[in-house]
Amino acid sequence: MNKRSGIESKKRIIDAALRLFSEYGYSKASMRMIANAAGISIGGLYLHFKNKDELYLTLMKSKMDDFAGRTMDSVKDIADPAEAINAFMTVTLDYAKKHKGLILLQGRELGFTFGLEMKRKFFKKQRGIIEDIIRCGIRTGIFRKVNVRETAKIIFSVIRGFVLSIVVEPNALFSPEECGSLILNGLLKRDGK
Amino acid sequence: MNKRSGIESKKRIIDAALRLFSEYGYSKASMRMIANAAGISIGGLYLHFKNKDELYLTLMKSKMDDFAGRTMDSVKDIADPAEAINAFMTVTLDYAKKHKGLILLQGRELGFTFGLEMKRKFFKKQRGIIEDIIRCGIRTGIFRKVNVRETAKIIFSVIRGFVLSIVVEPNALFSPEECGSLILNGLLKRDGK
Amino acid sequence: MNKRSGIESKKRIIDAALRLFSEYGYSKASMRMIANAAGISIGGLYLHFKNKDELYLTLMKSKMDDFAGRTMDSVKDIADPAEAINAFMTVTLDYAKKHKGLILLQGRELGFTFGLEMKRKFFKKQRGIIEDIIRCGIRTGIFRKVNVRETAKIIFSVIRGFVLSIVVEPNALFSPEECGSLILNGLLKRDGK
Amino acid sequence: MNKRSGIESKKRIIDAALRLFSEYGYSKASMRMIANAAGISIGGLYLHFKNKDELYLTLMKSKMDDFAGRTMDSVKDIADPAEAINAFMTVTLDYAKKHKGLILLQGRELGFTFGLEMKRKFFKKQRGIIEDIIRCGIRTGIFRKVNVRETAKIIFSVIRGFVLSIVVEPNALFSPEECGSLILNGLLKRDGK
DNA sequence: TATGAATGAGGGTTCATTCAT
DNA sequence: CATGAATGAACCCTCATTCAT
Repeated sequence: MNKRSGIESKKRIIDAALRLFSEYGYSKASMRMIANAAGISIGGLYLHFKNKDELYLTLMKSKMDDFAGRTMDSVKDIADPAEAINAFMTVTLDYAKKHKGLILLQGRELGFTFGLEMKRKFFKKQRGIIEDIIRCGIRTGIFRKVNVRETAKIIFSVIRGFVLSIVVEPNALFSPEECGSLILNGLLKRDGK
Repeated sequence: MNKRSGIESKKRIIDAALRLFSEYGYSKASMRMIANAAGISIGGLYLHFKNKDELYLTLMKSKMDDFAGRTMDSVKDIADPAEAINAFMTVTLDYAKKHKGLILLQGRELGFTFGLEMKRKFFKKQRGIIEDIIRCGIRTGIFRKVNVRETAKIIFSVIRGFVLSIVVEPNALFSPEECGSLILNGLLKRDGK
Repeated sequence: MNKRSGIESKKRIIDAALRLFSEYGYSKASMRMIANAAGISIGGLYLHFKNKDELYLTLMKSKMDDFAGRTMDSVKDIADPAEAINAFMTVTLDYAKKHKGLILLQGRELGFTFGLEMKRKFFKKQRGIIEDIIRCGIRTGIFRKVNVRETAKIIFSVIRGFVLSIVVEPNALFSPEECGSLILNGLLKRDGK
Repeated sequence: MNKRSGIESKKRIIDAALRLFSEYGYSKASMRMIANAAGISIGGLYLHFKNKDELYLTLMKSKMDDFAGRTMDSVKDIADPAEAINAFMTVTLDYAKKHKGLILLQGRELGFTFGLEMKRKFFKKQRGIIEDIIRCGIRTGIFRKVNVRETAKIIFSVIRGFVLSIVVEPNALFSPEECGSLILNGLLKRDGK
């Protein structure tokens, strides 16, 4: 087999693994099931990934890289910071909806020590994007003079909650717009509003 | 053995199970490990719980009941809705911090079909508390005239994100007060502020 | 409790054990099941029988003694040896039909080494009854001059086959009379018949 | 491993299983014991048989097919029906003697519901062979005009008794010839004999 | 005498991983 | 590169038996 098909094999395995991991959980999705779903032999699995952990890690890394790329792209050309925040939220939530399995898996294996560092780096990077937007918003006088780091954490956490809600309570969801509006306007009544 | 020690045994098992489930996940925490941690024999475990599923379910139910009671208590005597929202958040986050294991476990087994209904009921109930507070806030003219159900979902989701952040990124946390303030005031700059 | 109820307990246990052993087999009928069926505690079981083997042995012994007594009674007053053979067969088959469970159990645990001697003694004794009848038949000129021991073995074996058929193929049974007739008359055609 | 050794493995397992099942009974012969006796790993057992039941069933089926073939072969070329009956008995008893384990096992698991149908079919088929012989005997005027079905059942049952005797009381056996003679001639004295 | 909670060895079965082909 | 039979540790759970009450 040539290199092309090797890469395709790997992709097929990753797709199958994501599907099965998120449906059954890491432990209950067996290497045999993954191999079958990927249309490859068990031995073949081990030619591409040295063990189950590594398969999981590679899978997470590849999906997180893909996701990070999309969010980055989505905000880089937007000048208005309020709009940028909204765009970040929208792309994140859309991705979460389209890839519930990934979110589920990510939640399911929270306790994993072996992918922890990678995940934290990812979160930090995403939060960094939000920080940049907020800083810009404050500089241009559109946002209140809040603590940038703290506020970014909060917004990221809000998004995290939304994403989690997508897989936990898909029947009790709310509109991202309304969410963004709450974040931007707050709950308290203002004069003349 | 008398009844007292029987109940104590059960409690010890639940504590051990919570600890191990949340550290290793449902699958990787074996009944043997739990038995050892609880200072009981394997057979003894099965005197109290007919199988692993039931142990998990009982554990979740008991902790969720306990938690629901506390949040309920914390808000029932507070008249000011803004204060009540803050109280709800504070007690939730405090509980989450003190019982990270429970949160972790709850996240880890997202994909579980058994126990799902129980969890959804719990979420609904908690969200109901927030709805009541918002309704009160609108009635008394303190909150803007928002959609109650939607807003409750959003706030609950914000809290969910916060709670999740506690176990995912304990080093990147923010203050509940600042979070509450953002929810109440929003991010946008207002006249005279 | 007085002695009377002690004996009744023991009887209840034996009945329950026979029922469960023959339904599920020795291994799959647990001491707990037997205790429950007998309306006694597990500990109580061990007051009457020092372990599972002994319960089985006592059970078999008591049933075999009962059975041996009945066959003995049934033939002792019959003068005609052909009739006596028939009576022996009839009482044996009736007992087998009424106590299929016992037969089943007896068959199921063929391989037991621990009750073997008892069972062999029982078989020998029953065969002895048949031998006596045959000897009488030859002496009185009613039977052909066959080898007594051999013929008794054969007849006993024929009965054994019939008894086994009762539990193995209850739907493919035949009449004891026809069986007796074959034994007495043979299959080959004779002159003038 | 090549296909050859795969089949050999399976055969070794079946032999070991037969040996252990008949010595200890289905329940007490553990998969571990069978694996050891077959010189294979526990996991290996499950490559050939998906569970213990299936191992038992396959074992019974294969042995019964083998046995049925032999009896069929033994009678098909014998013209004289009396001789054919004797041949059927002889081959059956020889097989039983050589494969006591199989008979023992077959007896031991009488109560099994799984496999019951298979066994009944086997018995029916064997009985059918005897029926054919009797019919032939009557047609050619060698046998008395007996009820074919009934008589076949009886003869089969006689053989069943003999076979059982082989494993229950190997020390109290009788000659098949004498048994056949009894069946053919009967016990009662006739004129001029 | 009677109870039943407690024990722990052992049951059937699964599965990540290896390696001869 | 690819296969899949083979391994054996570890899984969940059962059960005969004991013993403090």
